[in-house]
Amino acid sequence: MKIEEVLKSTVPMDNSKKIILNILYTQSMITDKFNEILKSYDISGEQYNVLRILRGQKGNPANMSMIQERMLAKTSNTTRLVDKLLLKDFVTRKVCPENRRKIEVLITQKGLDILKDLDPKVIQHEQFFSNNLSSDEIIQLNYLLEKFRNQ
Amino acid sequence: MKIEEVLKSTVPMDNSKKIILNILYTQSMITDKFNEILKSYDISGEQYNVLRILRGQKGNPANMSMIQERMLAKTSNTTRLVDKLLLKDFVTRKVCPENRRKIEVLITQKGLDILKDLDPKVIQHEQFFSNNLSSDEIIQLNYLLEKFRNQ
DNA sequence: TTTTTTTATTTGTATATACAAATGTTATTA
DNA sequence: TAATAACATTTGTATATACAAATAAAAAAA
Repeated sequence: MKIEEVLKSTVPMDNSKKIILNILYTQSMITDKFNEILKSYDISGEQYNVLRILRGQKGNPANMSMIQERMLAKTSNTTRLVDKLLLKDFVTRKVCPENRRKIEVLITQKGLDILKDLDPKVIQHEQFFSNNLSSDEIIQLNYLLEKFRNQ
Repeated sequence: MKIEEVLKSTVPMDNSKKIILNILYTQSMITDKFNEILKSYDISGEQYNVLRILRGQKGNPANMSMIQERMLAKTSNTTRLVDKLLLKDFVTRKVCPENRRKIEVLITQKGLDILKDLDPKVIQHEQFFSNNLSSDEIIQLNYLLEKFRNQ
């Protein structure tokens, strides 16, 4: 659906405005679909994100600011996010012995297991929308989004 | 910044995944910047959205489901959003005389005034990122986002 | 006309998010 | 060394969001 139909807009719209609305609406479609996948696993998108970051550490502990920095949307509350993961035994948390201000967060085997379970579904989700585009268009879309942001 | 730098990702990433992350990250940049503008007006992005929809009604009342339907992200709580606007005298609300299940929501002069104040800033915001693209690229980006979604 | 179904909105509750202030630790400087 | 500043994280609070259940009115069916 074109964005004008989505918003039931009657008046013609500036193309700059259309880009903004297209990005916002596309994001909400992507997120809704992804949350649908996560639902049966009882974790939120942000929690999944943290787990993915921790797996990426390949055994090295991550601290709070490192996790925060690697997240897409700056959540401002990594503590409570990690709290939730801790309750489900997806991560461990301990004070860093060298610098007791820092916290070392590690993913557990249970956390790795749930990610492994999710992996094929996540890949399928990532490719779902891209299937509508040719490989040239995919490259072009990435290029334009990055150029759009650069300022 | 390329999305890999944003996420400090070391491993190469599939282009489909890149699109998803690019859209999510771009949306969060757009929203952050827009919230910055709204901050001094003491309304949230969603509240602004409702006001814009009401102005688009050109004097005709809107009911709750109509507002909900026209919003980008399905908020599931138009009632409380309208509550907030009511407290600030940006809207009026009354029961529809023909069908007492329905609610008639109208924007007030005060609501119209704040929108008018915001209008130039909103336009500036909409064009801010697009300035990085040529007019052909702007058209192309809209086209690709709509094609990407279509499925 | 009573009962049932559908429609429109509101409310309850749990969780998420934003932002500022507070806490505890380490580093710097007077 | 004591005081101050910087750093890393946590906590408090207000608001936002998601989802289900509740309410209330109107329409349809028995």
